[in-house]
Amino acid sequence: MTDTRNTRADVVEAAGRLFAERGYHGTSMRDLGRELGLHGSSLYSHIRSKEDLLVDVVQRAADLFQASAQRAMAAPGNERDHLRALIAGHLDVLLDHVDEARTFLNEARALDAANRGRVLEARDGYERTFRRVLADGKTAGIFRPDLDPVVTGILLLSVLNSVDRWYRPEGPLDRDQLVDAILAFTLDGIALPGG
Amino acid sequence: MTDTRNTRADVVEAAGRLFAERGYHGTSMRDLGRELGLHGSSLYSHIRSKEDLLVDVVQRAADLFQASAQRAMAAPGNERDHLRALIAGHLDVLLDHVDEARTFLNEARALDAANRGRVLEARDGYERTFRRVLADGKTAGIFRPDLDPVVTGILLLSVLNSVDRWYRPEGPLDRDQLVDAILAFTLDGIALPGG
DNA sequence: CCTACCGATCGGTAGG
DNA sequence: CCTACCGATCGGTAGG
Repeated sequence: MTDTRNTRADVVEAAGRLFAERGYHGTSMRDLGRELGLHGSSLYSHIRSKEDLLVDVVQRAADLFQASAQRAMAAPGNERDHLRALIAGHLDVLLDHVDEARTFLNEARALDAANRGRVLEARDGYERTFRRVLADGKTAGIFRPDLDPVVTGILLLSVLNSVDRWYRPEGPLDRDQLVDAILAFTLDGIALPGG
Repeated sequence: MTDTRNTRADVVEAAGRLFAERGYHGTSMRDLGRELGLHGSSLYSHIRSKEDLLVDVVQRAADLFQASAQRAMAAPGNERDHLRALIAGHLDVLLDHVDEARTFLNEARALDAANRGRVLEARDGYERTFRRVLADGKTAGIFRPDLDPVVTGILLLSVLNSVDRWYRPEGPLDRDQLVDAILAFTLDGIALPGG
């Protein structure tokens, strides 16, 4: 029980936790104060508005996802390797920063138009990296020639973005097996080869 | 501009619309009244509480999904056919009843424990139908022998449940092509056959 | 379905 | 970071 004062980072982190759990509109400033052991009104010495907190949480997630994509693409290998690295990196961000990631994915609509626009741009840039790998892998003859990079990118990200809703590290799959399972599903599907 | 009185069904429908758009906690009873052209307090001649509305919306979605799964399984054909029917039926519910479906998928956490439990049970029963088809198709030699029905069911439903976030009927894919694209992705993946 | 409210809670400010 | 508030809004009720 250390009871030093809270920093802005502490406040943002706790906000992420509550926003992810109950949603932005389901979290009051007094809830957040209680989480940190102080009065709701005291939060305003760290921030200017509740929406500021949402912006900070969401921005942090956006940065993490972007950095992950950059690392994945900087690694050596062909498009198949890059795709695996993108998947693994995405799951690392999603599972190691669940609160920020969930808030980024689910609470953007609570932002005002300008900030929401920035989130959508960030998502779009991130999605473009997936699309590029898929398109390049198709050109390189690694992926199917009839593959649609736009649709496929969306389908894959749908799978990835839902993982936090069901995956439990105590369960039968460890993180590597999870990545392999999703990669196998994406690459080979479920039908018998040549069926 | 007909201005007959609203029925309970009208109220539930409008609630679904707003809950899907802004979330349960992002919707006030006065917002909902405005949507229907009456005062927030007047809604209480139709309902007893705001949560009642959420329960109704979510229950309607649960019923639609369950009925869809039953129809899909009652149709003739093998497991591959049943899987296609499950996918097509799911997308019909999701896209023809977006508001109820979205609320069902995203706003369950706003329910109290008992009602949330019922939603989770409904989802679980629905998911079991998918698992059964996958397991039976594996036994029948239609799907891969190494297929994990639990994980695969989750991955497929992740894809399906995200469709309303990106699919636009005015876009390049009509509904049948959408079903085919998702079925192809699920069955065959993106790798070159024999790659 | 409206008018006229209720107590509770909301995000936020002033002043220390 | 606390105390003491602010006006606005919340879900909901009483009585017509």
